Amino acid sequence: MSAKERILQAAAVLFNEQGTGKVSTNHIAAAARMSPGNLYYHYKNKEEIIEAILDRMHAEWDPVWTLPDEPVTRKTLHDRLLRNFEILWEYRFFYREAVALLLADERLKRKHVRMTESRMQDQERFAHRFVVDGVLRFPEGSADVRKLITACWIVANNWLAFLEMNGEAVDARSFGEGLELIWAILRPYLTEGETG
Amino acid sequence: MSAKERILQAAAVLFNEQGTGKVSTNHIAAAARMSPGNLYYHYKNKEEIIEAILDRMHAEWDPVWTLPDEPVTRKTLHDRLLRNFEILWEYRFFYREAVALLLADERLKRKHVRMTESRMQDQERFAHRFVVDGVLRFPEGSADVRKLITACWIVANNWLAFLEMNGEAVDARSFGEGLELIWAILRPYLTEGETG
DNA sequence: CCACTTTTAGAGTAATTACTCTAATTTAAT
DNA sequence: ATTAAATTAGAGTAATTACTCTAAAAGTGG
Repeated sequence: MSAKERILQAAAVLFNEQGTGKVSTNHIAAAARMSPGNLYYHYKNKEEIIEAILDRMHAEWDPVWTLPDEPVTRKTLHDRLLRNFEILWEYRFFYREAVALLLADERLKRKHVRMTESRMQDQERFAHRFVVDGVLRFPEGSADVRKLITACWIVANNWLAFLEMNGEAVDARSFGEGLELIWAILRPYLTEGETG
Repeated sequence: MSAKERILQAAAVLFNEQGTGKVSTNHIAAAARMSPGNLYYHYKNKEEIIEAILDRMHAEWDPVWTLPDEPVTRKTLHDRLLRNFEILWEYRFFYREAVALLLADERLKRKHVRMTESRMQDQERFAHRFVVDGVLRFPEGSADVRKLITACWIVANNWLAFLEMNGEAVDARSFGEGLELIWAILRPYLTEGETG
């Protein structure tokens, strides 16, 4: 594994465990088994490390919200949401402290805003596809679709933090429970043809 | 205003503006126009200051989720949720970084878990009351009520952070928009008698 | 006015932090 | 093998941090 790689890996693990505030570049260097000098040779500061980690997170996200060729089903949504939770867990430090991190780094903030916008668009396309393929049905001209998507987005992004905050252990089962929250929101709009 | 008071006030403002990580006790003392020594005379460390601020937040919350004597209506829920958003905004630094803060302070975490539990119970009583008073109707034996409440809780607690993260200005109108997200989730369960 | 307690200022400190610098070592190319 | 470039170690630093200490000032009760 390359040095750059080791840095990102070590940093992500430490950030997830302790939060970005408690983890110094010296800690990261130690965990990646290299000197601070070397760490700074590869990344010019802590912000740059965080940005690089965020880039990876978004790279992992890309395939999650691209539309498949074949028709979508409930299972499609289920699988994508599950994968979504896995990624959120892998990089959980980020959404835990997102506002503070973005507040401290204007450049990161602009990047994140761009990424979120395009991801919301993907999701709207996704939702539309579910209507076309007969999985979801919304009342005529309902202005709520966007709101429902936003609500689902917020729930999905903060479910794991919610568990952590309330001292609950997080494991594979937790992802399923998060999914059920999304289903609970969408239940009234599911067509009756299929099951769970 | 007492010294203790000034400290909490100044700290909350700075925390909201810059995040807890960027704000040192020396900054807080300066903002409260006193010496660091004096600050430490009143609070033995930074954690204690955060805890004291959190105590206030929860004190402000108490009346929001107590049941009124008269029958509840949609307006009741509307008003309570609005007040809820006001409080969340006043202490927005906390939910922004909650997981990290609670990770770093076990004592604070236990306190927060207790507070959340009792608040969730309040809200379930609230929901039940809305059914009794004919504002909401859930399908027979639906296991989803708890999930819907959890979803609403997560949306309510993270809506303002969502706005901040995405670079949107936050003002009185934002609270209304957050409310609409909650309504969008609950819409299918609203009885048809009343409007708005 | 006096004794006492509470509150305050402000200088000081040990630890930590992000980051720099220099020099050594490894790698790659010819 | 020689050279140049990329990578690394590790000592060092200036700034900041949370927090302590001492002593002065400001109440307070009798």
